[in-house]
Amino acid sequence: MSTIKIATWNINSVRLRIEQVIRFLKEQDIDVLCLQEIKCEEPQFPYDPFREAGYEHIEVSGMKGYHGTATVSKIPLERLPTAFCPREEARHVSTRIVVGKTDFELHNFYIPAGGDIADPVENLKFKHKLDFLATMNAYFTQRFAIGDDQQVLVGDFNIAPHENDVWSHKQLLKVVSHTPLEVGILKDLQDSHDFIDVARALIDDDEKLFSWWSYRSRDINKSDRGRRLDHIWVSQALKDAALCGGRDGFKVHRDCRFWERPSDHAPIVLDLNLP
DNA sequence: ATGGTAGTCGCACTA
Repeated sequence: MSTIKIATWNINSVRLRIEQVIRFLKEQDIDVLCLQEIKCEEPQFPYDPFREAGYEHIEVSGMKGYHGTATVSKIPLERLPTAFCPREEARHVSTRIVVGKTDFELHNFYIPAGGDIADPVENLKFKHKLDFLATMNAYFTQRFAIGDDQQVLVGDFNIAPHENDVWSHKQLLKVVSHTPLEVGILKDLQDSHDFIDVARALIDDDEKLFSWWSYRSRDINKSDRGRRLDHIWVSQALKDAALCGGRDGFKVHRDCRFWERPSDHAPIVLDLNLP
C-alpha cells in the first residue's frame, strides 16, 4: 500500500507567496498540491522553485491578474480535458495520476465566488456560479459514463454547505457562500454522483470546521469567524482509500493562515491510501 | 447600514 498526500490551497497569488508554498510542501511532505487563485498566466508561473523542490510535474491553467489554477506533483500527471473554456477563466485543471496498479483522476476546481447578491437574475456573477456547478455535474456524468469511476475533486468551492461550516449559520443564511440555493445545488452535484465530502465523513457534524478567514476581520484568533470553503471529495470507488486512515488522515493547516502575509485560505490535506 | 483588507493592474476589478 502507498499513501499519497494530496493538498489543496487557494494561495491568492502564487508568485507573491512562493516561499510559503515551498515551505508547506516540504514541512508536510506533500505529493500533489492543487492551487487556486494563482493570479498569473502560464509563462509567469514560478516553475523553477517547484522543480527544485522535487515537484517536476506541473499543469497550469492561468490568466492575467485573476483566478487561475495549477496542479504541481512529485508523481507524473496526465492532463485531461476540461468542460470549461480554459482561456476564459482558468478555473479547472484536470489530471490523471497513476500509482502502482491503480489510477485516479484529480480535479482541481476554483468555483466562482458569485459576487454579493444571492440572486441569479440580479447578479450575473451568482448566475455564473450556479451555471458552473451545473456544468460540473454534466461533466462528471460523462466521466462516470466512460468508466472513470476513481475521482478526486478538490479546490476552493466557495460554498460552505453545513451549519458548522460557518461561524454563524443564522447570520450567514443570506450571505453568498452559505445561501440555501447554492448549498442545494452543490448538494445536488454531490448526490448525483454519490461523492463523499471527506472532511465531514471523518469529522463530526457538530464540530466547527473552517478553511478561510476574511482579511477584513481583525483578530481572527479571538473571534473565530471563518468558513469552510475548501473541499476534498472522492467518489465511492475511493471511499476506503480516503477514509481508512480515520480523522488523522485529513487536516486543515490553520497555522498557515497566521504566517507572515498569508493567503486568506489555509491549505487542507488528505492522505489517500491506495493498494 | 456600512466598511473593513488584499492582490494585480494601472487609477478598476475581483475576492
